[in-house]
Amino acid sequence: MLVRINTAPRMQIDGQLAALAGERMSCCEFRYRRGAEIFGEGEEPEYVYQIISGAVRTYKLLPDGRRQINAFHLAGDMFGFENETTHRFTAEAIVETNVHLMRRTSILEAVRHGGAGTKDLIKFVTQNLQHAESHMLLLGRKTSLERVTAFLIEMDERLQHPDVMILPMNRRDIADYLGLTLETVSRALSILRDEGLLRFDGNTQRRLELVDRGALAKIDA
Amino acid sequence: MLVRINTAPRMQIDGQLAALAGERMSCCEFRYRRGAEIFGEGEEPEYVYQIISGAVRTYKLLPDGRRQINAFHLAGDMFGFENETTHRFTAEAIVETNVHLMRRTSILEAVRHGGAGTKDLIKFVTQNLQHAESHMLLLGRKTSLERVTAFLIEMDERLQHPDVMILPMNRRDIADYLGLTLETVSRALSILRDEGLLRFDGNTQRRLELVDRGALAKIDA
DNA sequence: CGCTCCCTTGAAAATCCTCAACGAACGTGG
DNA sequence: CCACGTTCGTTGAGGATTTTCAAGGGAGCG
Repeated sequence: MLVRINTAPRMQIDGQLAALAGERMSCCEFRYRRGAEIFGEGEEPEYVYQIISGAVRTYKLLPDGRRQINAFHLAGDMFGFENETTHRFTAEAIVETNVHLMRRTSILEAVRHGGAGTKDLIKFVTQNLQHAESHMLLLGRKTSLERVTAFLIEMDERLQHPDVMILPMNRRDIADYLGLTLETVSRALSILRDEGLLRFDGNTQRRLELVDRGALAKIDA
Repeated sequence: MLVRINTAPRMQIDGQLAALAGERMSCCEFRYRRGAEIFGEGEEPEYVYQIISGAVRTYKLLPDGRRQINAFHLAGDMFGFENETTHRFTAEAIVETNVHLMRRTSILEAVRHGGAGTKDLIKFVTQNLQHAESHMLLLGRKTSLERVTAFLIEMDERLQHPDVMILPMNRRDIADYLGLTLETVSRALSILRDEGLLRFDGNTQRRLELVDRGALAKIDA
């Protein structure tokens, strides 16, 4: 499942990781195929990851298979840091994904010695917490239309307002992120399309164009 | 709203705060009346709090008044730390509450100088994140009965499995924590009572006894 | 004794989910 | 390059869960 494609460190987007490790990190590049598990809930954390290209979902499962996706991670994002001895969720590549990885112990070492990356680490965990807090508001109190709209706005911002937004995840992933079923997600998108707030680009449903960002923002509440 | 009751630091339960501030903290004790706001969303964070006695809810609001409670904080708990320049949610005393407070800047100072409390701070934020992640699973994917059961189990554990659990919060608070309405919470509690998994103690509905913790744990999924 | 807040319960309504069918896109292998 | 199976997305109908609306009773407090 795990294919090493290049052992030489690439320096273009590893600023955050480098800072965390106090510039003395061991850094490799790996590729995961579409659908491949990067680490599983309960496993011992060995690496911290930064996405070079692709997309990753992290999720928790209930015993009967119900799934809640905590977050989507896109190019440039870090994920997988654990303070504890086990991973609290599972991470999978949504599409073919290339990541930088570094040993978790290097980071812990850096923190123990008061490394320069300590503040960045706190900031990283705090940002995750901040995202989780607003997602709790969405999951606990927003309607299906508001949730889907909020998702579109979040993706639009993270992809820096592209003309055409290309979603790496399917409807089921979106549903499990928003606490809905895939049918409800599909219906909400159809409503937004029928009302002229977005357009599907071409004959594929993963490429969409936000026509009226102002109206979308108003729906998001 | 804010009444200073004692300016002398109390040392019994401030271990965590003390560690964070590298033992050189300025620490006061304050009392908040039932319902009093401790800080508001968007305000500039000045203090970090630790509860001596009482209970606190932290929540976010949507423009139309829908409320999502992120967490309940009980005696011994810390809350209110912010890495950013504004509070991300509002904190209110659920009942009359006594807190220790210390200046946020002392903690940031300690971290900047590689203080001994840095690791504790990361741990603190990580624990909050961990709670938020499992709460997202609850809000996104659990039924009303599972949510109420999970709430009871969480409170039972945090109160260290008392014979009679005394809840400081009302049904609306529980509902806003679980992403439900107060009626649904009430109905779920009635079901659990009718099935003999819990008992209401006396003629008040805030005191309840978990009769069959095993059965409750099974419902929680 | 009043009032207010809190909780429960019932009935009706709304939202969302489940089940089902269908068509399109994609990927694989010939 | 095409055929075929698989995955993916949409839409409809019916059903289940939760919410909304409403009423009533009990506890606490001035």
